[in-house]
Amino acid sequence: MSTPGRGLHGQVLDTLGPAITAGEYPPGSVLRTDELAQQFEVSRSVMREAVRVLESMHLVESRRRVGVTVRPKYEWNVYDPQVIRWRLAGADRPQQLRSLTVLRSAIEPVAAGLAAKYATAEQCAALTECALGMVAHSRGHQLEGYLVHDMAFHRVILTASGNEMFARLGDVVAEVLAGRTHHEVMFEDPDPAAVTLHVQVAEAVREGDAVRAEELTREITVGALQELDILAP
Amino acid sequence: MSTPGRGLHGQVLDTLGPAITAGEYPPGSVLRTDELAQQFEVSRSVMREAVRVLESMHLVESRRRVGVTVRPKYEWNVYDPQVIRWRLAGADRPQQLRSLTVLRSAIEPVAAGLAAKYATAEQCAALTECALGMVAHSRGHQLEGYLVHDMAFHRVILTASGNEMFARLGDVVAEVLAGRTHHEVMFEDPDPAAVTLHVQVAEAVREGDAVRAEELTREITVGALQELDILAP
DNA sequence: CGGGAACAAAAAGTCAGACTTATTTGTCAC
DNA sequence: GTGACAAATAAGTCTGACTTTTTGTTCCCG
Repeated sequence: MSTPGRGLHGQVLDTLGPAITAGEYPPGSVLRTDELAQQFEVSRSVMREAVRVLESMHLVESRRRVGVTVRPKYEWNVYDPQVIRWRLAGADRPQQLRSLTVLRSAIEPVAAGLAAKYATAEQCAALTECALGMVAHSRGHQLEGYLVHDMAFHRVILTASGNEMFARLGDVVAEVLAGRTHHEVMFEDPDPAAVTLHVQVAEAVREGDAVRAEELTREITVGALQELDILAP
Repeated sequence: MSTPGRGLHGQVLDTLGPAITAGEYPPGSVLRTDELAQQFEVSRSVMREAVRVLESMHLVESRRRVGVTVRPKYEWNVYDPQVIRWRLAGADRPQQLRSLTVLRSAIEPVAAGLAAKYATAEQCAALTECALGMVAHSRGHQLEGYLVHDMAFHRVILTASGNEMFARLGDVVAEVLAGRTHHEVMFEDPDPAAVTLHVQVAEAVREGDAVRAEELTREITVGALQELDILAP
């Protein structure tokens, strides 16, 4: 996935990024560029480029005479796909999964409502196809096939909303869905009710019924929240 | 604002970043590192660091033998605060403002609902104080004072939601609000109805009424959408 | 005429070393 | 104690030489 080994500095980031996001270096920790360069056995120029990237993610701050200090978590660029991947791959995974699912519950219903208004004929067709694919793979342990169509479904919704910010969450949602299938406890077969909801959302979007599309999608996301025991008591 | 002049590479980014996000270099354009270094009169190492940052924002892609190619907009990390600032400062401002306002309309109501459940006593107090400050500055051309309390209000709501992803949107929302006051056509005094809504949201949060807090905040964001003529016909 | 292998060129990538500059810390005199 | 001055430190910058990957071309053979 993503882009492994795009240069030495990228390989350094593959180690240093996860280490930082996992809290291995607590906030306020001070790193020295030269020392890191020695540890990773790369030249200072390569390490400097890596530090610049971490700096642009607000994971660290580089200051003269003091070094590279790790920033507190609340300053991180938590929407950076790379940061999200690092956190999902490490000890922070549960919290990351929860906050992303809450984010989904806010975004996706609104996106579905907008999709009902602005989706093109092609997008409606793609959506229906995805929903049918989900139905076709909803029984008999075809989890992988189901997942592919589920990811595609949500990606189309987010794209069809016409909002660039929503569209860019397609990868994130896909990663959450994939995580649920691969890492978390996944029931034998998907919940039939959820499958039906997806089909109905596709219908609502096709018919341009924004209110219904939003409401149905909200039911889907509520289901996702319940899976993680994030309830509304 | 932000951090101007954090090194030579930062100064380069201050020019190159806005130029790219403004579409000055169309997608697919190819830049050469050495050429850029000459243009900006910096060493290759500095320019390489700048390119690395742009690459981490998915604004460009650097490949051997071909150069640094500008990526299409739909691949940009549009949640990167730096990218948002660049776009807000350039020709993309209107579209950026619209997409951010739609994003707000999805996020803030949910955040307010969560805030009603999880806000601490201190946060409730801060919220009330902000709302009162808005009331106090709502008449007689005290736009700056009003803005300060408005920004603080929304920041507290997002933080009090307890969701790290929501909290990180505080800066973005603040920038949208500030932009509305400073750049866009701002009415003489704020809409009294909007002021009242903020006071009521503070009440609802204080009383732990999640449904009411969410609904009232939705009214606020609908107002923001209407200001930009983003309607629901 | 077509396809593939060898070759050449181009641009990013890497490294090493010398030098500069800002910032902190410590010291000393007042 | 306070202020200024000096030393130490780590990031920042520049330069030049070298390596590696990718692309495009050329040329030979089927």
